[in-house]
Amino acid sequence: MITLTHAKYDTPTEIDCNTVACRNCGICRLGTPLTATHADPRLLERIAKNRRQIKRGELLYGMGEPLKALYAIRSGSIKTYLSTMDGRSQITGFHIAGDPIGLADLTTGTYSTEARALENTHLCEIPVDHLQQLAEELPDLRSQLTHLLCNEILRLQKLTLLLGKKTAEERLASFLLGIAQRYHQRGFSSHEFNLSMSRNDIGTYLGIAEETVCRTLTRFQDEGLIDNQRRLIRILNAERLHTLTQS
Amino acid sequence: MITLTHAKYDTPTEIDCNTVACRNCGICRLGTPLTATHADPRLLERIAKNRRQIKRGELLYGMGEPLKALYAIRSGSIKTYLSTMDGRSQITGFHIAGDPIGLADLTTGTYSTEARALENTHLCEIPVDHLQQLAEELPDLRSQLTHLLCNEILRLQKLTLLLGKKTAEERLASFLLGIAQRYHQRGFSSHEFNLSMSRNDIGTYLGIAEETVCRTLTRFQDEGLIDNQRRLIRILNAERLHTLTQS
DNA sequence: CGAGTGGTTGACCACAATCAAGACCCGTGG
DNA sequence: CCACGGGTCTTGATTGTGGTCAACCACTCG
Repeated sequence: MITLTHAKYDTPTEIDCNTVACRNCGICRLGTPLTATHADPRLLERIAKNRRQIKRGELLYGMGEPLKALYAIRSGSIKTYLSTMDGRSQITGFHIAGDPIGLADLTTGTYSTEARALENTHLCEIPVDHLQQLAEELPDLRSQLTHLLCNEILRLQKLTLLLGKKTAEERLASFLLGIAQRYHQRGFSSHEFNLSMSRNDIGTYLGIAEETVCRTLTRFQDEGLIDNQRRLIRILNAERLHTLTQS
Repeated sequence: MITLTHAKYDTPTEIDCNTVACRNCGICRLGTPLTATHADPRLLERIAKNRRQIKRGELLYGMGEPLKALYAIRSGSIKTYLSTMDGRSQITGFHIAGDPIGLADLTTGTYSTEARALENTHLCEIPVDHLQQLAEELPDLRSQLTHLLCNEILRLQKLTLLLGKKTAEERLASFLLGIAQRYHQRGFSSHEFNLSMSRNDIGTYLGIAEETVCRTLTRFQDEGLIDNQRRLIRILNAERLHTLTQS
């Protein structure tokens, strides 16, 4: 059992890879089909023996680096992002406990994004050759990998709709409900949570300026949709937020 | 051998599934590893026996429909798009000869986008159960599928950077060079081509208005970067266009 | 030849970006 | 314990890119 209560902003999560909670963990999302088929549980350990721990703000990997391992987040959170030549960047995803990172780079052998920790974060390191070897042996693991890849495509498709066609208000509403839903899936409260990312990060993800994020959140608060205590967000009217998303 | 010269705007492509040209075809991009491993060539036919033909503007499938088949484009082109509740839509991809469509929906069993023909289009229909069954048997087919899924993720990641951070000028420059590159990969000219999509479609893909597309293209022409004869585009200065993309 | 679609250009406007300043919170050290 | 400093968040004023509305043009097809 590991427990993280480092900085005030760290999301307080406890992950125990031997309990039910681990169904939410990336490792276990890979591993679930294994146990379902009564495969040797030690196969799990073959996938992800190494643990790794990085501090808030630290780089997990850089764009263009050769792909040595994939990662699954045990606790904490990671942002992945791309940049233009002159330094503007676009966050392509926020990843929390239970998410795998780097899957999409499996076949090119090079990280296509930068990955940086939003808070102190525990990871499982998954050597790519181990994973591929094991995938050859286990049909259920293969289909789980395919499923994760497909879901990532669907997520990015929705993100392009948001970035291409939605107003700042719609983007923020979508963002808040999306976060709420993901926390909910992992067994946390869906109406009250701590954001691990800054306003700047939110803007960089939603394709709007930091100031627009602030203004819109304040407006949501004025209209009684949310309670906005800096990074502590309480959703007061999910229904009306949902109509605001326009999707 | 099939030849399409229907309307003036149809891209003049000839696809023969028994020739070298077919390496560019979606079917063959799936099939290539099969022949590489000397598997029975008739397996190919098991994947995609049925042909289908749809007219310009016709719907191939709608969002939310149950996934019956995937498609690979033999000739012509298809746009896939999502929409907001109030009808704004975002094109997530233009697909030309050689591209597979619907792969990402394999594991959910429902089409996540609408797909519509930009011109008269020939397709191969790939029943999902056949494909999955065959993938179980053939490791090389599996890795090809994984590769296609990964590439789609990388493509969408770049699209989010474009939509989230780039100016209209940068978007158009990226778009033109992207098209050029894809035609080039398929053995067509990379500096002169017919667009199969309208200005409106381009805007709906790039997250800008139709009028902005026009204005920007005219400016590119005034600056000697391209020759803009409605849908016939000639790239005159790829180098400077590339610096404009900022990526 | 005329109708209709798609493309272009112009005028005006709005949403959000930018620039700027100040508030708040936190960790740190005296 | 308080004072300080830096990062983050918030709010205000101004600007600008690109959206919207509208008219016109060009090409195609019936």
